Amino acid sequence: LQHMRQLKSNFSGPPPASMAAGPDAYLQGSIRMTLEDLELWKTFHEIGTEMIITKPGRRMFPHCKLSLSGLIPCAKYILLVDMVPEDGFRYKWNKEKWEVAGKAEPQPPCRTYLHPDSPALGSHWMKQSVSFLKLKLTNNTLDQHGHIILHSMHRYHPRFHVVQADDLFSVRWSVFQTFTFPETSFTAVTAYQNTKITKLKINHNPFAKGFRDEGTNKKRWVLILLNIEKSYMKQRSHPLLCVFSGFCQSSYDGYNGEEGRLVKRKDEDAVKEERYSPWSAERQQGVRTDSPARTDTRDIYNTEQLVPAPASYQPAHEYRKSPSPSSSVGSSITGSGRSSFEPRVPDIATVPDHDSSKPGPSHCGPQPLPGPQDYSGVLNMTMAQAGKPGVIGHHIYSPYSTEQPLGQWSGPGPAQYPPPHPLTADYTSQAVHHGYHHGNVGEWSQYPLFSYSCW
DNA sequence: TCAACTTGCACGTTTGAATCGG
DNA sequence: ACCGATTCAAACGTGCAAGTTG
Repeated sequence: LQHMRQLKSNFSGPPPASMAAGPDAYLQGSIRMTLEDLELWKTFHEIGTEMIITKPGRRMFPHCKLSLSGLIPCAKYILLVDMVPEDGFRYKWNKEKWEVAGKAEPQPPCRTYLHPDSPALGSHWMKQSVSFLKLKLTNNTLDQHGHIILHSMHRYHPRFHVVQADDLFSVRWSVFQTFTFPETSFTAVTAYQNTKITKLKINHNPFAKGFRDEGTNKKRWVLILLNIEKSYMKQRSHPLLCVFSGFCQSSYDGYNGEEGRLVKRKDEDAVKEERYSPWSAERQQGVRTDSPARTDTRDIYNTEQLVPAPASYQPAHEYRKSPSPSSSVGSSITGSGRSSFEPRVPDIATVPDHDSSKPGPSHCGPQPLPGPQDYSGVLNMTMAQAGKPGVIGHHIYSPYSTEQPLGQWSGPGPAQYPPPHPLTADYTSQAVHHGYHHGNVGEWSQYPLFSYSCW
């Protein structure tokens, strides 16, 4: 509150669009972002979160839900999320563990999902948690719906961007800050590999309630009974109940009822016992695989330069000195472990179901701010009009030519991550946060907002 | 041959229109 | 005519399992 008052005192009304461009438009680093449902995320993360990707697009579960503070109540912000590869590897599920299965495939078109409420006042973002429920993941590289395109069997984590901007057109000149949460990293899959993840999803996702052990699923009952019969024929010496619960556990995660509950507990115990187990192979072997489930995962995040800019692993001060992508990238990402990727075309995801009931007019200033604007059309337009200057679209986020190696991002090699962060023990749900300015208007055309994930 | 992927299905939730009663 | 509560069906979101693909 005190912080908010301080902010308010420094701010006497809605800033003009140009103001947002100023590097000192507001107190840098004051924004706080917190991940909600942290315990749930942690539960998944400890087992090794998997997210289904499908052609038509699949929602995430758990979905990203955040709470924000430290925003200027009367200033407008845009919230964006994108997915960043964890590393340069492809994985496979082998004997209850994730293993490296080779080099990552060339990345699909980079997509950034715009929160449907964007742009909205800081007060709007802060008054309630911000949900990215409708964000969808797809493996369809030709996707026309604006879903975020990922590769199966690759690891990603979402990045959240808070941009102070009156509209999408001023994003480029705006201050924005980026946040990540270690717990939200996941492996994109077309079918669940780890049965523990499946069980967790079923138990926590309301849409999957039909697969829970409610005892109402006739189909399962039939199958369970069939299994009982089969098993009983096989092992006549076994008491029926033992056979029964055994099948429940292995085949259908039990059924409802007393036995089912026993089975469920058993599963939960198994989950606890095997925490981090999906990645244990690499740990045991001492092979660096950049697994987020590793105990030092947080260190990776805590030390990562999350500046969404050309030199994403470059110190921030270097940034301001030389914002030109061509001058900074080459030297910033080096190392023997790097892999090269094909150029990646970035793209802002459209918001097909743009919420028309977006935040209302400002309650802060005397002059009413423009009402909610539907930017989905703009985004669609820009996607179609790629090539026309002055419009957010492919050409802006991918202004790379061959002489601008910016488009080449390399996943850090196994040994490239910085040493463990000293605050590891004090790790909390607070996002790793980095802010920086797009203040250099002169170079804006070479300064893509989301170039970090484009290669 | 097999892992990865696709597709159709059953089951559940969500949502919005239609209906009803006060 | 208006408003709120209820009902209902369609749309949508799930994981599963069988089939397909490379």
